[in-house]
Formats: sequence, C-alpha cells, structure tokens
Amino acid sequence: VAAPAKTSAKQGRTRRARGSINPADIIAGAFDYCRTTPVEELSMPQLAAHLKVGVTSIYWYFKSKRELIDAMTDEALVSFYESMPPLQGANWEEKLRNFFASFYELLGADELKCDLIVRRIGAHSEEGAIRAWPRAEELLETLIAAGFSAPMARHAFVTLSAYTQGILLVERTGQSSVVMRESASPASEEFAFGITNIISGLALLLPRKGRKGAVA
Amino acid sequence: VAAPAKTSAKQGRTRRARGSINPADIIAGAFDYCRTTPVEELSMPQLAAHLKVGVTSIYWYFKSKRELIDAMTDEALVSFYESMPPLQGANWEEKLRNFFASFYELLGADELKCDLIVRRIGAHSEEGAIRAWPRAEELLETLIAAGFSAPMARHAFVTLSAYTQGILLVERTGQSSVVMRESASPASEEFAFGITNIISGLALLLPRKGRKGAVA
DNA sequence: ACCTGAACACCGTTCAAGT
DNA sequence: ACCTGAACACCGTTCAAGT
Repeated sequence: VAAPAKTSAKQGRTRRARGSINPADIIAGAFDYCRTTPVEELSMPQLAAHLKVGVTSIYWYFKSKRELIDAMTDEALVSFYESMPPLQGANWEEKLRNFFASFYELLGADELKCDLIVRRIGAHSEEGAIRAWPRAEELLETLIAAGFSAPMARHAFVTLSAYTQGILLVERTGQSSVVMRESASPASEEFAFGITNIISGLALLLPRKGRKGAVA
Repeated sequence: VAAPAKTSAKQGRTRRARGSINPADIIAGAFDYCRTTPVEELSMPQLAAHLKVGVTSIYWYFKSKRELIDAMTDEALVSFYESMPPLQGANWEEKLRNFFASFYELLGADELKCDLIVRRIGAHSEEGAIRAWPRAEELLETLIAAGFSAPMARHAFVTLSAYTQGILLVERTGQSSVVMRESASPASEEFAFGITNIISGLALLLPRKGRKGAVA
C-alpha cells in the first residue's frame, strides 16, 4: 500500500522547553489572535499555531475551548474593572452619568471585550469573576447616601447597567435601524439621551429636594 | 487492500420525491430541532437527519448554515411581531408600558427567539426584516400625538427597547447577580422598575401637564 | 511534569452523480 | 429540477508516547 514516505517536514517547529508556556501566555496569545479573528471563530489548532505550540499543549492548561474562553472572559472583566476610572462628579447624578459613560465607552471601543462581557460568547458560570466590583459598590453607597434605599439603589444600578448593555448590543449587532431609517443621531448622543432620562426618573424617587437643579 | 465490503446499509432511508422538501419545511424543522439543542450547537448533518433528508438537500435551498439561521431569525421576527398584541392603554404611558411588557414576556418565554432576535446568533444583515414593524410605528405616533417631537419619540423608543433587550440579555446569561448577591426581587419586578422609571423620566420632557396624575 | 503528533469522531461545504 | 452519498478540509478533543 506504499507507506506515505514520511514527508512530515511540515514546518519543523522545534520542541519547546518544559516551562515555556503557561496559562497567562495562552490567554494573552488568544487575545492577540482575536485582534484578527472574532472569538466565535477562534480555533484551537489556529491558536496553537499562533502561539507556536502543539495544540495538545493548550489542553494541558485548559480542559476545553469553553474553559479557555471563560478564562478570557474573566481576564476581560478584570481589565475592564481596572480601566474604569474612579467615581467622579459633584453629585450622585453626575457620578452615575460618568460611571456609565465610561462603561459605554470602554466596551464600545473594544469589540472583543464587548463580545466576551456583554454578549457572553462563552456564556458560563453563574458567577465566576462577576461580583466583587468595588467601583459598583462605591456607586451604590453614593446612592444610599443621597437618600435611596438599598433595594432602590440596586434597582437603579441594574436599570442603568441593562440599558447600557442593551445599547452596546444593539449597536454591536447593527439593529439600530429599527425605527431610525433616516436622520438618527450619532450613537453616543443616543446613549446619552437614555442615561439622562433614567437619571431624571430616579431623581423623582428621592423623598425631597433634587426636583429642581442640584447644580450648586 | 480488501474493498470495504460495501456495508452501506446504515439506515436505508428511501430517496425522497422531487417536491418533498422546501425552505419552509426546513426552517420549521430547524425550529423543531432547536427545541432540543441550542441554536449555537445546530449542526447541518443532524438537522438533515431530523428532517430525514440528505445534508446536501438543505444546501439546495440555503447557501450556507449562516443563511439558514438568518432565515430562522427573519421567521422569528415575523412571528414575534405577529404575537405582539395591539396597543392598549388609556394614555401614552400605559401604552408604552404594555408594549414593552409584551416585548419582555414574549421573548423572555422563548429562549430560541431571544437568542435569534436579541443575542443575534447569526448576527447578520444591516436590515433584513427588521424595519416595517407597524406596531412600533403606531407607538411612535401615539407619542407624537402626546406632544413629543418625532426625534424625541424615536429616542424614547430606542431607550426602552435597548433597556428591555439589555434586561433579557442579562437574565439570559445569568449575570443578574452582579450587585444582587442576597435578596433581589423577581425578574419581572426588576424589569418593571426600569420601565416605570424610564417612562416617568419621559413624562418630564413633555411641555406642560402630565406632571401629576394623568389617570382620568 | 510538561510538550507533542497522530488519530477519532465530528463539522460545514462541495462535487459529481443519480432520477 | 431536485435529491443524494462520498469526499475534502477543517474542527475539538484524546491517546499514547516522547523528554
């Protein structure tokens, strides 16, 4: 049957040393690889080639592709949290507005992070690295200090967060043309409208003051 | 080399007649198949088996898996639009609330439709079957009749739509535990809070009246 | 302990027929 | 015109080594 002559050759990548790869390198390489290819198209063999390792080596550190993408999501979350600037603003309204403006800008500018965090490509664990977001905690405290009850403050956060993610999703999937055939304002203006609107709705829930201008 | 004895047999599905499948059947079969398997895991060979056709037959009607899923999305949109009840409510606030409550309930109750329409699994065309949603048009007219400018009415729609989709997304991917470790209200209550809040924010934009109760 | 190619069962898609 | 199995290049994952 004529043995296939062993024309292996291929590329002759040399065998790598024992400690030459680790999870962090793989994840970093995966992020780098995804600057070219959308996550949903990431392939283990191609990632291995990009990293210059055998495919099987990746499986030494990650049980499955799913687990690798989960790890990427965790990494994306950490980097997202870290890049969120400290709370700024003269009052709770401004702090809220600035917080979600940063949220929107950060994820809007990074398709990969947006896919991982908002669209949840790997759609995994109930929790993982989600909670423990000190900045959000701080924001809730601000709201409570302003007079909101704790459950109210949580509702406010969830509303704004869902809205922001919804806008990111709608832009990301290009369905923004639902009711906007002609004119239509630029994305960030559209986003700002909703945030302003939600915040002014929240102000109405406060026991007293805040009705007029809390400007100074 | 001992020819493989032609143990074809397999299942002996009989060849189907000429007109025995059509796009509608395939899409219907795909929806049926997805009652068992998430869309993201749909496989052409498995769908073909489910439909009792050769895989290649599907390719006669759909150029690719992507095109098939796009067609499913169109179908999901049409069925979604059709299942939206007519506008109801004594005033624009109630109409808005009821519209988005139906939006939320309809997609929240159907994982597949939610994946196709909100998460956009096939993430395709700029438009497709998106526009031409008479019910939304009607809603915009209601808002305009209530005193909103046309761009304002559009903004309101986009805000509420993004929020609703964001909530669906957040629930669907189970990240609702962001800031909600303990207590946390049921999903629909959470949703209602945001809608109420957005609507009361919108009321503030109206030139006069609507400040107090527009109840009767 | 860590890195590896070959192999397995599958996938999306195309080809070259069959009717 | 429509339906089909076999075949192709790929994928995710595992096995059985190599060092």
